[in-house]
Amino acid sequence: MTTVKLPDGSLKEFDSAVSVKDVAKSIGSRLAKDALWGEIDLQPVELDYEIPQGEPVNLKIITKKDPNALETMRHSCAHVMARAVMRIKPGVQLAFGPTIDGGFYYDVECDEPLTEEDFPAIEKEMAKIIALDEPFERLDRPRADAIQVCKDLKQDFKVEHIETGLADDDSLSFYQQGEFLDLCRGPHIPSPRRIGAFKLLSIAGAYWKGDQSREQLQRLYATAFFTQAELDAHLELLEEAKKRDHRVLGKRLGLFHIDEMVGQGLVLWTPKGSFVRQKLQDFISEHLQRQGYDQVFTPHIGKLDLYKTSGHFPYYQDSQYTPLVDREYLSQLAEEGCTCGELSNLMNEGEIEGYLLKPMNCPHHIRLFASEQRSYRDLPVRLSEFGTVYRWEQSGEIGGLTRVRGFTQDDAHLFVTQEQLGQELIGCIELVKIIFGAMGMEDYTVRVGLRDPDSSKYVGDPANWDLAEQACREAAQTLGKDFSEDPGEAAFYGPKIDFVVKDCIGRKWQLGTVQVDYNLPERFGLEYIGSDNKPHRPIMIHRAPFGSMERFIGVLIEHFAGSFPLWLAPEQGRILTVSDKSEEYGKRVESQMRNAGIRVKGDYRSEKLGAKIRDGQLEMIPYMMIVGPRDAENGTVSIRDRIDGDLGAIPVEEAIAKFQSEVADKTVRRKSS
RNA sequence: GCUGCUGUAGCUCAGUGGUAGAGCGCGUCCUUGGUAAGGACGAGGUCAUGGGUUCAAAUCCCAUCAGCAGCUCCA
Repeated sequence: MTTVKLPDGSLKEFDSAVSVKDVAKSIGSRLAKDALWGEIDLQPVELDYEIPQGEPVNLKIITKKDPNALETMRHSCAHVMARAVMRIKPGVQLAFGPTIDGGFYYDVECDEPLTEEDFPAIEKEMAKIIALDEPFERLDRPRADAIQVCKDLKQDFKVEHIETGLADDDSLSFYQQGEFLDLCRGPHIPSPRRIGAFKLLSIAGAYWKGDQSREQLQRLYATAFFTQAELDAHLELLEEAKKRDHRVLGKRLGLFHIDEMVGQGLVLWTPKGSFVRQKLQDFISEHLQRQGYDQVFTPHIGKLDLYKTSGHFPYYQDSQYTPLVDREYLSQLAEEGCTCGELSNLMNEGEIEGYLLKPMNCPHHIRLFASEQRSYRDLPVRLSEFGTVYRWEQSGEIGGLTRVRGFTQDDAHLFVTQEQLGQELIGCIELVKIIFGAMGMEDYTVRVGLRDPDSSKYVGDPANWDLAEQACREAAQTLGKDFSEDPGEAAFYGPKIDFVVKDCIGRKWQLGTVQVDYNLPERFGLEYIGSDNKPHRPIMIHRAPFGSMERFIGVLIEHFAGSFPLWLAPEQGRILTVSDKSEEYGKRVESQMRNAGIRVKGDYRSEKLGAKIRDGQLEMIPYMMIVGPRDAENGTVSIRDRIDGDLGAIPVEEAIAKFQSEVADKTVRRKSS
């Protein structure tokens, strides 16, 4: 008699010996077909495994749909990969080999570095190992033995990990497959045959335990699926995503240019890109005006004293462009016999005069606030500026529009009373909501950064912090969207709310941010006169709903896959003549539409219509207006939509009205497929 | 910043020690065609930069600059 207990708690009894597959069959033919393996008391077993008779056993039948199935298989595949690498390159040191979104990796250290040229050999070896069909066998060892096992294997990273990372574990598990033995928590698939299709993807450096001061290992990225079809689909998806990359589209659509001669991470906006950026600025400016913001302009540099007061210099000088040192001051130092080394030391200590390219806008805005005496009646003061800032980002970090060295924040600083804080935070969130809403961006996450209760690095009164944190929570709630609360993620000067989106290859980027600041008002000694006729310290809010124009537009290009909504599109429509005979009519329509405020261009080349359409489509022109003799006769344009194709002939006035209403509504249209 | 890969025509790329190629784009001409590529001819390259090895370097070596992937970082 065999008794199994299924995950839902139900018991099933069988008169004779049965296999996992038999149980699956008894539940349903579909399940029997989809079953990959079984799990008895959390231990994976093959489908033909005969279930022990007697006492009831807990059985779970694993199918593809099981959220852990793919992960388990991939992890086993990681073992196979590590084993293959060890066979090919003797003396390999293994580190960690977890699964990740879309695949898995294994960190290794080899005497001679692996390159992508080794991939075919590794994949071939993996196929051989899988064909051997040796099971993954679990071995549990007491702590001391485990360390000795790893020492015998000459796996120093594993030894260190047991001694430090797993210091609290008394017993450790290993998995053995043939000659390959690895410290591993498991679980694994019952047989390597369950590894369907796999592929090595890339290789890159990674620090041991993520610590820059430790050994740098080689990280082998790979992926695996149960079927070749799924793998192919996944790889195709990756290819598709690459085509959406804003760096590729930015070049193809001529939106921006980054020039070697100008400098790394410094964006040159082309006319088309500038247009999009300007439209976005106009859009947000309109809402700023409604919320009672005042627009200001401030210069791109400021005296070092300003940043010494704010605390940014010399503290953050590693991420700033080198200061512009006063010529006179420099020659004075030279006369005193100051060497380059000494100059550098002066800079490190902040004991130097000169100017800094502004790394943020707040100090300038603060000085504007402080330039007048303020009464509580004046508050909140909201100063906004599309302020360009410069930061010396690490060279390896820079790329495209998402991480640059010069960028323009849609910045503003609000000077508020404690009582006003909550309401003003809600106003800031409102702006973010407006932006994401207008773009049809729903796929973003919200993080509320709170202080770490165990740390003393924070400035400001803890009671006020509690109020500010609560205000942030309440503001975030107005989004009507889930948000995470992350203790320890606050800045030292105040709690914050961040908005994060993913790019086309899954990297996360912070866009908008709203931050409360108790520090800078203190450092600059800001005051306003309260109703009690006494001076009070305002609280500052830093906020940038787009984050930076560069990063936002980078993400936006990918979000729209280059197809901007009509109101943002640099070229909204293009007149295509069927033949040279219609050029005159085409130009008439062109000027008519342009006079109506529509951004159109004409394609009057002696090309075939098909070629012109293809070009317009590839340039992602929202609408093409085809004009031929028939249209000239009827005063129409034959309109072609980039999404829905041919819409037929309509009068020019009607086309204009269609454009205008779509622009007014800021309609976001996407391919429905 | 670190590790690895890459840098050839405006773009995408081929060329692996013997003096530079393709497709697209661009220009001219032909073609006058109604919804995703009509045809012909032509122009265009200090092979990223600077050194080195060699009789000879786009090709091999070193450095620098830049790009890509990942790691680390991001007030």
